[in-house]
Amino acid sequence: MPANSSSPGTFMVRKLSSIFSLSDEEKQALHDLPMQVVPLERDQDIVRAGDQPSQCCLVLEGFTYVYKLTLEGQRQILALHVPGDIPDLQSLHLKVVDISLAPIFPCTVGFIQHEDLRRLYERYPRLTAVLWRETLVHASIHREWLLNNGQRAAYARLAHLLCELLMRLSAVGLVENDTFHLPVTQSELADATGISSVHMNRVLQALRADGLIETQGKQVHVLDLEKLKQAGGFDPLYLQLEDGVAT
Amino acid sequence: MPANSSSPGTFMVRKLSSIFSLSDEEKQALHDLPMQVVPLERDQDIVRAGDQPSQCCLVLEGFTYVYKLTLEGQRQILALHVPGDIPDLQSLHLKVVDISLAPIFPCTVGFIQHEDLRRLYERYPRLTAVLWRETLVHASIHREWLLNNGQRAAYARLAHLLCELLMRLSAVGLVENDTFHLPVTQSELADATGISSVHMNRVLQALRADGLIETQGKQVHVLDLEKLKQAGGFDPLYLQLEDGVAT
DNA sequence: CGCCTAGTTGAACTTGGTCAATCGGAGTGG
DNA sequence: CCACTCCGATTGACCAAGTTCAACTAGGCG
Repeated sequence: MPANSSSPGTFMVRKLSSIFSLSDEEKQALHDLPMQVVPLERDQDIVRAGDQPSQCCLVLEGFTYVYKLTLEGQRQILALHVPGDIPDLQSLHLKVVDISLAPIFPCTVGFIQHEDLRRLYERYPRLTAVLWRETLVHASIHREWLLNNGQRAAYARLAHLLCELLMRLSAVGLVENDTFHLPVTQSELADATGISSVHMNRVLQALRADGLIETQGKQVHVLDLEKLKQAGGFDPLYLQLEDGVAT
Repeated sequence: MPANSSSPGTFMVRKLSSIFSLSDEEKQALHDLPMQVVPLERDQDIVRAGDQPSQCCLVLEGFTYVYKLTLEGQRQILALHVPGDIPDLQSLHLKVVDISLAPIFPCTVGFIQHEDLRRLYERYPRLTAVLWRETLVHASIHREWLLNNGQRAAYARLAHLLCELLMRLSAVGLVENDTFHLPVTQSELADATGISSVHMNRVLQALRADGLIETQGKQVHVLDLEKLKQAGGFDPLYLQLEDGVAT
């Protein structure tokens, strides 16, 4: 690992290099990307639908999510992002973004200029594939969510979502003893799974009653991962993780 | 348009160049891609979940769709593809595909070797962005489907899906007088929108009764596009079409 | 202490699912 | 040409998961 392993880009490099072996030079180039580190406020969209951004957002600490609204104002959360993710990398090639991106407070992100990214992969062509791949994995997660939200009952949907978060947070080293920090509201979980917040509350209680999870404040402790996977019909293939756990 | 405008790749070139102005040389390179043209049989998957393909599939005539199954065997259709689409372009960078790809009979596709695609965009770097962009647009459609299937009632879901198909088929010149050919079963429409086939039948009848559409065999005739868009809360931004209609 | 947000609970209600039977049209073999 | 078969479309009756509305509780913070 390069010398500056505590630079803002650490999670990103860790994540990208875990699935595509990079040379030290390429890793260093990623670390050296100019980045504007910004701690975000509550209720402040990072990107708004209709924007034409000239930069991308890298999650450094905490979570972000992308969402869309129907004309009637119902919110669907389309994806959650963990440290190391670049939620709006697609804006590099799609002029107008059609989604909104918001942080889950507290959250710190790094803004990277599109032109710096383009310079990066023109100089290191293999990094094109790495970044492209990053967008493809997010598309793969979208597909799994379509299956999850379209074909599974509410209980299974939540179980599946929790399995996914456990795996993705493990991959960047943010899980200990099957426990992770998840500072989202029940209403956000509901909008991610396409159920009402009242029902989300009941489903959470059911998962607790069945001994699959335990929550303390915003900590989620998975008590029985095997049962949780089974309940959600979870198969991690779609996450395209190589080994699954960061060192 | 290059001389061989009736080559198998015509729809693809038409589609890709409509959103990213290409030089004649780049268009010609796309036309010249080696391709194995295959008319498909009924009930024959093109790609199966778990495969590690060394080629991509370009839709030439008809439709294809990707789907996933839950462990209980329920099918969710994740995307529909029209001529010019490359449904499994992601396999270029994701080793194991996690989805299955199937044709809607009758259907003809062209298989393009991954190495030929790589050679193409190494020689014409701007085409990297074009292909990357293609995968990003599909991801954008996935997001809209998540919103559609998660937040809208069945009637609106179907209206939205029909609007999308009308726009995408228009973009490749396959719509005349607001009429297009859609050789899918009601059961497939149901699995795409996450409702039961019985209910899909009723929703279709409702759309017909309300005078929004008319069907004759597998032809769909949109009678009132404005009302259909309104019913589905349809906003075409996510399709990232430049002008929307092919010449 | 009071406010505000998120979480929790109960009860009535609705959308859409399930089951089961029937219809209809296209292809097939006699 | 006709009977047979098969698959998809259609219909009706009943059922259940999840929504909606409304009230109430609990925790964090100025």
